[in-house]
Amino acid sequence: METVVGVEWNDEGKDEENGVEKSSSALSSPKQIADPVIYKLVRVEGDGRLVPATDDELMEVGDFLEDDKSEMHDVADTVQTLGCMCNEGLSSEKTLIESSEGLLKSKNSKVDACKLNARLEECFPSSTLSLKDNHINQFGDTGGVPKPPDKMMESGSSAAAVCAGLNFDFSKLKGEICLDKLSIRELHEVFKATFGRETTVKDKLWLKRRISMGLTNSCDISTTMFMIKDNNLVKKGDDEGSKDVDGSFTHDPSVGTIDVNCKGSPSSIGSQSEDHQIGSGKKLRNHGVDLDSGSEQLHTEQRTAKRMRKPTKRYIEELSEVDSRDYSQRLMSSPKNAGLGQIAPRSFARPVRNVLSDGRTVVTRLDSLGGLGVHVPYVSRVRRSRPRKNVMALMHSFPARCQMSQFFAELEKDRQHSVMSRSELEENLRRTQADSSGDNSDDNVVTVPTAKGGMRRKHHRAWTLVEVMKLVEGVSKCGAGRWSDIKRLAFASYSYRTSVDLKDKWRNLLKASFAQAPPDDVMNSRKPTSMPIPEPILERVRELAETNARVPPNLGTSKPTVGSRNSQDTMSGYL
DNA sequence: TTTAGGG
DNA sequence: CCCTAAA
Repeated sequence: METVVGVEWNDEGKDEENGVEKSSSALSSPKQIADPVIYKLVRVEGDGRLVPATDDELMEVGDFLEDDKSEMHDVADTVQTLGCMCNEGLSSEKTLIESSEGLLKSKNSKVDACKLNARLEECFPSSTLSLKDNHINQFGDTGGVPKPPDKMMESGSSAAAVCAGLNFDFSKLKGEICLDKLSIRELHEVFKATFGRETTVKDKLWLKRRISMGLTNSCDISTTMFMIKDNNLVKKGDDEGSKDVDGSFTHDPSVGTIDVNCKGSPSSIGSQSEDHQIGSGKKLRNHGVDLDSGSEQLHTEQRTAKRMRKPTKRYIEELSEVDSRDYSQRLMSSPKNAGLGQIAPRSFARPVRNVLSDGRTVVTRLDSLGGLGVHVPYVSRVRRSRPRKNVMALMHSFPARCQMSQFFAELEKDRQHSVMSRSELEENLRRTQADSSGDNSDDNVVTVPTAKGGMRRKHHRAWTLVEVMKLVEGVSKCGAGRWSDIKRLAFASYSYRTSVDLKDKWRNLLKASFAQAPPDDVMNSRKPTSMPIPEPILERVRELAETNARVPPNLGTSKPTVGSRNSQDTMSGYL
């Protein structure tokens, strides 16, 4: 399948790279403001390759999403820098893409998952894939036709991933998440668990892709530790993680090599063609006749690309709010992970006065979305009322937005979703009564009676896998305890997660990770509770817990915790 | 303000 | 999640 994927890369972690002593204060140093976030467009080939997007492609992206018959060109040697937030001229506009491309390119002839696996194995020897070795071999031996992960295997091998039950139970996955065998409904479960919101899309491939990307792409979570292989979520070895420390990011991108398609699936060939089908033929069904034929609400997910449309006021407001938020984000210590979040880099917000045909004048600001300069009306960040639920759909209609892959759009949605949470809720609350239309339904906000009288709002926002992963990674980078740092770094775009929340969640994760996985049977009893954390993640948590315990947050000379995880893996020198 | 722990 | 003590 040809998917244009924006890949974000930033030099977050530069400090580590340079081996510069990073005092705790360094994290919040203004210097970070200059840290760039760069988007590059790449295409994920059906065989898992990442191919840089060509100019043409860039131009086409919009159409791509909009035009069923559009096709991506296969030729490509230029990596486009779509957008560069903050400053240009970043030294290290390294490239995950490039490197990853080189890494994976070789196996283009045969669209064979095995190859890829083998390839990956080469690059991330031993420990890296330790978790998955059997898995890989299995695939390899079966000539690309993976053994269907079913219960049968579960018992025998830890590699077996089991995906059954309507309530997606990650705990049963023994370290891997297999998306292939899931039903649409199950995929919906996973999707929700992953992104924290529902989806109505019924396209399996679409779902799988989304989920996979959501879990692996660096855009949202640095892919330092997890990767999707053949539709399985796997944990990368520590040596990978150490990359941030020694500066060679180069390999990381490989993780971003989301190989959702070359699976994995019952028949590599079949799936392949299947993909193309989607890739060119029905194309996400964006406009197909079947586009939610008679379905309920707008399938926002599927509308990520409509025709260019003048941004609606609501959209503008949304955007403005985001901007303001970013501004106020206090020096934004690190754009990291803010990812596509920073839609409109502060630097580009220059008001411009325009005169409309009808005589009115509006002030617009240059919005550099996707590298394009667009003027959008400038309005106060204050929103009059809660945005419609599907405001996101509108967002996605916006031209520049289409520059980003659906994936980006998706993540963006996720982010947006999060953005308009707390503050907004409070705002609305303050606004008391008023729009009953602004149903609180979509905000998991309920008021709970508090012991001491009043009613208190209780934000119960289930943690999504993505968030958990970000948290884990944050801890690995900053160390447990430095919640505010982690908050800033990894959760800059998640306004509703406070450092305390992170702390609490981590506490829970620890608990979960050390509690031996209950026998499936018991667990199996349809536990409507929170989603189980995938084993790979729990494992990571354990590791971090250990290394953090052994090497208490030592401030001072030695870089606090960063790289502490290397303490264990002697394999580091390997790569 | 941020952390750490208890509720 | 919330609250609070302590730093």
